[in-house]
Amino acid sequence: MPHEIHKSIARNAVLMKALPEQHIETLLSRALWRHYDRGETLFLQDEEATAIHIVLDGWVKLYRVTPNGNEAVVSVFKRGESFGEAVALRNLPYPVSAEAATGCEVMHIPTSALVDLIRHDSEVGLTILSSTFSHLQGLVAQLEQLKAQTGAQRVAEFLLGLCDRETGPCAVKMPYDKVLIAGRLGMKPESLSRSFARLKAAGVKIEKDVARIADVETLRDYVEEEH
Amino acid sequence: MPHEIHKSIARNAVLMKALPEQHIETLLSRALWRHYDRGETLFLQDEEATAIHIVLDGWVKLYRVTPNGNEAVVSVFKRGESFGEAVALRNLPYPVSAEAATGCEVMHIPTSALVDLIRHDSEVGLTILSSTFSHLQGLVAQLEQLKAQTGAQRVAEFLLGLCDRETGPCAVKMPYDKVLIAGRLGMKPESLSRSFARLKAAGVKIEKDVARIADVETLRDYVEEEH
DNA sequence: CGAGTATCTTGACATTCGTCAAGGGATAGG
DNA sequence: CCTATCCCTTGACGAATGTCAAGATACTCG
Repeated sequence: MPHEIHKSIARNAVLMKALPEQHIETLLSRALWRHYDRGETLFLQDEEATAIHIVLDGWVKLYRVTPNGNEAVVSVFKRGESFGEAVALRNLPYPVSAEAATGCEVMHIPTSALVDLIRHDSEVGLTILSSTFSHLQGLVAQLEQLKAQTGAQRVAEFLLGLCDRETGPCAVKMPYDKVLIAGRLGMKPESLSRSFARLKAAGVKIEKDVARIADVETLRDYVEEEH
Repeated sequence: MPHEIHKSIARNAVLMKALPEQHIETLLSRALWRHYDRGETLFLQDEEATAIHIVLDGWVKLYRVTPNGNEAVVSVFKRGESFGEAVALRNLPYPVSAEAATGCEVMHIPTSALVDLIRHDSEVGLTILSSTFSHLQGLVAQLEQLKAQTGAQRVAEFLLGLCDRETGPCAVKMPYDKVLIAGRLGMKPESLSRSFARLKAAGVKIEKDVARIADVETLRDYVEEEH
């Protein structure tokens, strides 16, 4: 198992990047690694948090089951992203459930390891605060998107977020499950399908789980357009 | 000016409640008080944060101006609630703008006062983390509401949140500006009007800026119902 | 290779919400 | 007391989305 690769991914996560080498080693030495198959549950809503989580590979989705039985995807975490910091630290129950959206590798850092560290270095607390704050801003952005943009525009922005190029053509790989993407974007799978159909006009072609973008800038213009 | 009342409100804010008396005094001694008229701006998006804010009276709205020029109300803070903790602490620019939704009294605690305190007591950092986390959960709840409930249901939940009783009839006073409420609930004033009209069937009567709820439990059932 | 299942797409229809426009009621100022 | 203005309400219409249903495509297991 390529633990070294995973370690270097973990080192670059927001949670760790700002910490001194010595602290990183401490955390890594107390961390747990685990593979999750697609669909497997990491934790359930209202469970008590005992660790924070860093995604090393694959996608993890955070969701809530609404009283009506619908599933609302709150966010999706990809390689190098961490979640659960604030809850773990306060020994609170998780406000959401977490599930592997694809097969994935996840590192777990026990709460106790963090608490010990914070007692020695207040900078760690600030780092956690910072990552919590990023999540908060991400949610604000989502809220805004949901209110102010059409479905097709949200899809376009989602694709642009997966792009690794600034201009010209680009092909992005999506997670296998389109229900997941639809949920993340606040719509039903049918609407996602229709949005993709509309994006053809903006130069987007869907082939299985790969989206081919003819020109990134054209698509960006589409997002900015009104209606 | 009844500073004593305001002080006791500030003491009970999430930010302070958990702190030892001595620290509270320190913060209060360095705090600024100010009155804002309705419509006045507290700060603008992208401004650098130099203080955190506690609402002592009235309502403050946090909003973003979207690229299209629309205003999206992110959240509304009422008496006893605080905001801006995480930004102030990290010396980041505000991600949202803040404006007095009604005439209001606000206390400002300079960042430096907080930073000094955190250096002496790591518990302060945890407290701030906790309040940041509450905001985060509030946003998750909003996101969920927006995706899974109809306009009328969102309005009903908003009214229930203003209720001080658990059962029976209840009258709640709303802010004067219905545009604000509509924004907070992610809809246009016209839709808010229609939602109110629908809620008549659930025993809600609107009289100017007071909503009379015939039976709180009936309204709560309405929220739980599908469609 | 073939059948069965799951997932994605497409269509028709009902509902909801935004937009535009007109009307009604309250308040302030003359 | 009257009038002008502002805000809220109501109606009509169109666009977007959810729902239901059917068909298409891909994947799995025998």
